Amino acid sequence: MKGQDVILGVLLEAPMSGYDIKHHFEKHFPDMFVASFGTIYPTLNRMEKEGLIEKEIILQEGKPNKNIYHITEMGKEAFHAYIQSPIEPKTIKYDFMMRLVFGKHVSQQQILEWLNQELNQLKEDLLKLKIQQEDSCDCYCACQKLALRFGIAIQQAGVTELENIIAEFECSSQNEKTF
Amino acid sequence: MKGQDVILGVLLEAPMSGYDIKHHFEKHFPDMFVASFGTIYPTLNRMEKEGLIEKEIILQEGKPNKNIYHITEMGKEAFHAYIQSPIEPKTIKYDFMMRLVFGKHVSQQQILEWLNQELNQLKEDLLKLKIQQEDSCDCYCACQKLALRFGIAIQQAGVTELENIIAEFECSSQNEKTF
DNA sequence: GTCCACATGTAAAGAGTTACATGATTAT
DNA sequence: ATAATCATGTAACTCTTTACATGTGGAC
Repeated sequence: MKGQDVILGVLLEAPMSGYDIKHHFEKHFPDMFVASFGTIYPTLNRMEKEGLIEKEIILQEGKPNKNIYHITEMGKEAFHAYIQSPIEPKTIKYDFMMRLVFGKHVSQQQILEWLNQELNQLKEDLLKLKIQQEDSCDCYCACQKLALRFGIAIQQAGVTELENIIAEFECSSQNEKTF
Repeated sequence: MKGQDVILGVLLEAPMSGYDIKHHFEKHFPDMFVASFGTIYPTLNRMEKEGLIEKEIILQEGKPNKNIYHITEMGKEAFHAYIQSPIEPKTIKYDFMMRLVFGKHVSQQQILEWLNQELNQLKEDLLKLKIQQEDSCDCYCACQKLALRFGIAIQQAGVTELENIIAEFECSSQNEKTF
């Protein structure tokens, strides 16, 4: 799953500019894929040269012009090649977990701070997903609702477990100093 | 969190070769960080040039020689700079979830296949973590056990939710064809 | 008066992957 | 015979990030 595949997937829904695409990513699947403008714009230009998409320039006043991209037949074929290829294993880079692995090199204070920080982050993300779920009544297909539900279940489990861990941690560090 | 940081973290435990380091990664934190030999060897060479680690060549018969790397004082400082820097947000690339988002473009058959595939993968990973947890009595510090426990909770939630989703999916596709 | 939203793009650098090359030993 | 384990390394490539450049209009 590369930038190109996801871009084709969203252009299949509606023609869009690079700017729109980034906001679409952030709104609809912030947890599955991230891309910066530095990735999106060059990718769009390459895809246009290759004939996967077509540019339509919208002249605007007071704002820069917009390049609206439409998917072509070739683009649709490229998307179907992706969607029918074997699923790629997920890759995670989870600095918080790595810190726990190396936890013996820092103070208990530091670890507690990390735990609370991560808990806040997880709670925030969970809230966003739940809001998305409530707003999604009609515009999402059944499959997208499944994805959301799956994501929420995982996130919720993370929050619950972290809360337990923090409670125990605070308890044990009051009694014995050698956690 | 780059390759260098994790390498320094494991060399802090014990001197090791590039080959050992990769196996250490795979055994102890397969879900948090992945690195290929193509990353590890060039990184080790660069780190040696920079004085973060020192090479000790072990001559072997019947096998290629081993380069055992030891962490230096400079390396320890570099590690502490990492461990005290702000935690980086986790990044995920989760093709399976993306496929669900684009699910309307494929058959129900295909989706069910994806769901079952992912369930098997999650179950397998969960089993590995549980085995690791049982084997970990002494060699892991309290923090590492927390990391493991946290990972297991998340993984377990994924398995449970996917099982529910699959059960519902099979039910609904028997009755109405328009999932 | 300062920051954010709109809108696109380039250049340089960083990080990592895949595939190749080498070669002995051990297990099936 | 054939594959896996041990062990290191390079080269080419891909992907992505960060930082810069440009410029208007509206909100606080």
